[in-house]
Amino acid sequence: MLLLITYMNLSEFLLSLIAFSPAELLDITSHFEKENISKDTMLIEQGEISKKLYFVEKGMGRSYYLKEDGKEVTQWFFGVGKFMSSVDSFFQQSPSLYYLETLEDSILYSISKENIDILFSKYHKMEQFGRLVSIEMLTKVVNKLNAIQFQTARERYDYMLAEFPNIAYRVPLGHIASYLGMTQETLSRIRR
Amino acid sequence: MLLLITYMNLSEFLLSLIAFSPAELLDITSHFEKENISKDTMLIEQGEISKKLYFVEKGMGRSYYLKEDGKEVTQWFFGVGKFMSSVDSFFQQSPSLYYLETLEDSILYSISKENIDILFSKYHKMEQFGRLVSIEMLTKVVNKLNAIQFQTARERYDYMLAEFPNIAYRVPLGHIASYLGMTQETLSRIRR
DNA sequence: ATCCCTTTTTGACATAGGTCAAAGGTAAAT
DNA sequence: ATTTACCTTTGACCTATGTCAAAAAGGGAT
Repeated sequence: MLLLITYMNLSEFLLSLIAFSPAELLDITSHFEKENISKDTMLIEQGEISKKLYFVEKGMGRSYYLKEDGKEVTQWFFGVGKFMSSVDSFFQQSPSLYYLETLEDSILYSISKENIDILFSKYHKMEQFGRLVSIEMLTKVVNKLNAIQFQTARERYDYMLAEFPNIAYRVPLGHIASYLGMTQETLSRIRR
Repeated sequence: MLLLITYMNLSEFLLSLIAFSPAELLDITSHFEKENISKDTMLIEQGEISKKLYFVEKGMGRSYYLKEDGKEVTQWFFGVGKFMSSVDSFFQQSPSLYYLETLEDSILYSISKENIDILFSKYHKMEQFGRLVSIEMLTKVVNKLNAIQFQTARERYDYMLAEFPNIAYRVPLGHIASYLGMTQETLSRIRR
C-alpha cells in the first residue's frame, strides 16, 4: 500500500498559491466554517442552488449526474486539498445539474457565496487566488475531456490513475467506470 | 439564413462584465494589439509555448489536436466576442497540446502574458474579469464534457447547434464531427 | 457551361464496448 | 463463524459507431 496524503490544511493551501499576510490569512479563514461530515452525506441535490463551496481538508467526495434511466454518472472526484462544489451552480447561483456527496467521513471547510464575494471584493489577492484555482480546474477538466474524447477505454483508465492516484483504489469500481464514460464490466475487464 | 452577430468590440465586451471607468478601459485596451489575420493562419503550433491571448472581434478560429495517426481532432471553436488561446499553455506557459488557427479572415486583439499580468496586478477589477471569464469557460467545457460523456451522437449534435449556433454552418463537417467525438460519416448520417 | 477541387453522402463490413444475467468475493455486523 | 449486503468478475450476445472505399454534390475559376 502507498503512503497517502490524508490531510491538507486550508491556510497551507491558500499560502501555496498566494503570499497572504498572517492577518489576511486569519481574516480569510474566519469566513469559512469547519464541518465534520460523515460518509455518504448528500451536500447538494440535483436542481438545488448550491449555497456553499467546500474545501476538503480530509476525506473525499464526488459529484454525479442522475440519468433519466436512473443510472448515476460520476462527474468528478474531489480529494484532499481541493475545492468541492457544483461549480457553476455555486458561482452563477443556478440550479445544479449534479448531486454532490461525501464518499468517506470528511473534514470540510465551507464558505457561502456572500462570504466569498466579500473576500473577493476585499482582497485583490483573493480574486487572484480565485482566478488561479479556476484556471487549474479548467485545465483539469480539459484533460478529462481529452481522455474521454480521444483515448481508448484502457488509456482512459491510465489517465484516471494519474489524475486521482489516491482516489482510484478507495471508491467502488462503478463510480470510476461511469466517470470514465464506460460500464463497470468493461472497466473490470480492462483491469484484467 | 439567420442574421448573425459578426462583430464584438473588446471594450464593449469588457464593459458587459465589469463597470470599468473610461480611463481604465483606455489603459486596458491600449495593452492589446489589433491584428488582421487571414483565413487558415496558424497562431500556435503543438509543443510551442503560447505567447498571446486573442480576443475575437470578427471571424473565428479553432484549436485542434493532432493524433499519432495524423488525424486532427477539433478541441474548441472560438467565435466572435470570445477569448481564443491554448488556455493552459498561455496561463501556465507550458507547451501547447494544440494547434490554434483561424478558420476565416479575422480581426483579433492580442495581448502578451506580461501585459495581461501587468493588468491583473494593476487592477483588482481586471483580476475579477479574469476570474469571471475563467469560470464561464469552465462551465462551457463542463457542458461539452457532459455532451460527450452521456449523450448519444444525435444529442451531441444538438448540443453543438445550441452552443455554437453561428459556427455550426460555417465550418467543414469533419471539424464538427471530430469536435463531437465522432466520424464525419456518422455526423453526415445523423443530419439525415 | 465546363472543368477541377473540395466536401458530403452512401454502402458494405468490422469491432469496441454495451447489456443482461449469473456467479464469485469481500467485509462488516450480528 | 454465519449471515447479509454489497462489490467485482465472467459469459454470451447485441448494437452503435468506426473503417474503408467509392460515388455524388457543390462552388469557384476560366
